[in-house]
Amino acid sequence: MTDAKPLRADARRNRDALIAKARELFASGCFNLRFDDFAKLAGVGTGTLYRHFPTREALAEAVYREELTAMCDRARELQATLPADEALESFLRGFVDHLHRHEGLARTLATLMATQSGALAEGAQALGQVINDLLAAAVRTGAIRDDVGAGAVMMTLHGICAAYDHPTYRTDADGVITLVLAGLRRATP
Amino acid sequence: MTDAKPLRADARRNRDALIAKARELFASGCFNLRFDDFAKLAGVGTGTLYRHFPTREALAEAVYREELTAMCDRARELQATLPADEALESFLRGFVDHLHRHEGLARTLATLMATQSGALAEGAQALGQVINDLLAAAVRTGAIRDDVGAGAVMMTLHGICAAYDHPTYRTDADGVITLVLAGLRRATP
DNA sequence: TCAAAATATGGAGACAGTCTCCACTTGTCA
DNA sequence: TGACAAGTGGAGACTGTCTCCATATTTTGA
Repeated sequence: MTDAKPLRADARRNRDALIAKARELFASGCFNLRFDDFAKLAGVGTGTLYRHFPTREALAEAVYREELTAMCDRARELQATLPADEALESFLRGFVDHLHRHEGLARTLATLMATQSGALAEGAQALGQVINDLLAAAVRTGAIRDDVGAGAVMMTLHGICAAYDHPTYRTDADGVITLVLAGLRRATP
Repeated sequence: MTDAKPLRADARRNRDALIAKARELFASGCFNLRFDDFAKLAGVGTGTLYRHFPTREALAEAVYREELTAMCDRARELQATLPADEALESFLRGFVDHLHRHEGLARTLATLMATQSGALAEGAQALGQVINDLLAAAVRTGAIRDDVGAGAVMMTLHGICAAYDHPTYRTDADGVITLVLAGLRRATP
């Protein structure tokens, strides 16, 4: 899982250049560039690009790895400082908010979640883990029901990510979170 | 929208052959066939295939058009015979059940919903319409909240469709529907 | 019934991306 | 500083998509 061999200096430089250029392009909404052209733009050869990132997804994951990590950290922080149900709500609302501002992240997450092929979905798994934890904590306090798993919540988030370019994105995404939260809330008997 | 010109006899024959073969392949889980090879399999030339179906999505939509129509009819039937909230629940549960048995449909719907480019998404729009109607009826009877639109529900369904090949698909999808229904239910004040 | 007009066919080949391969360059280590 | 390991880049093979048009089939209407 963790990088076994430290990269040679020049290799590291190239890798960083690739990620930097990709981040820049993603941020400007440019996602469908020819892979070979992208290599040229980043100032490296095609072979080098492919050696570092065998697929588009691998590149996207590298670009958003940090961002995703930050998101997971935030979840853990919320969990440590708020009551379980508030932490959950706060995280989900913040998630949508963040996605709304970062189309590239939404697009990437949609792809990563769809890719069930283990290795590449590492980032998505990390996200799944923190949601799992948030839910488990809220179940423990009795704030939410225990008969619906994190998988279901992830599925709704997948739907949210996949719709990143719909015109009514924000409203609908907020609606989904509202439904999920209200649906999770334990019905007072 | 509706077919303006009646196809010539041979053209109709070819079109039908293409749809029939595609349906057969989809049913056997074969989705990523080379488009040219597919033409050969159906016994027509590449040009003919492209004339009838300019894209994979166009073909997929044609294949599932009937199935989607049947689904919409079912919704209207439920709406005519059951109380609004039961109709909604019944439709959504049935939707997941159907998807679970027809991976091809799930895959197609996921694509169609993602494609926001008008024309191709016709099938998805029809689905959106019936859900809209089901929700509106339930809102009118006061059974469900009125501050979350059909777009949000569609988003969750998109998530369900997109995850058609996850190992825990069925459980999670059922969970999503549970959340959506419970979330929609008007909280008794 | 048949010729002309309209419509449709098919598959060769142009084209656009992807990805590999390996002779060469650069970095590291003793 | 030399030798070995690690990394590079880009030409070109490869794969799938899609167009084009000479040819074939169907329809029309006289």
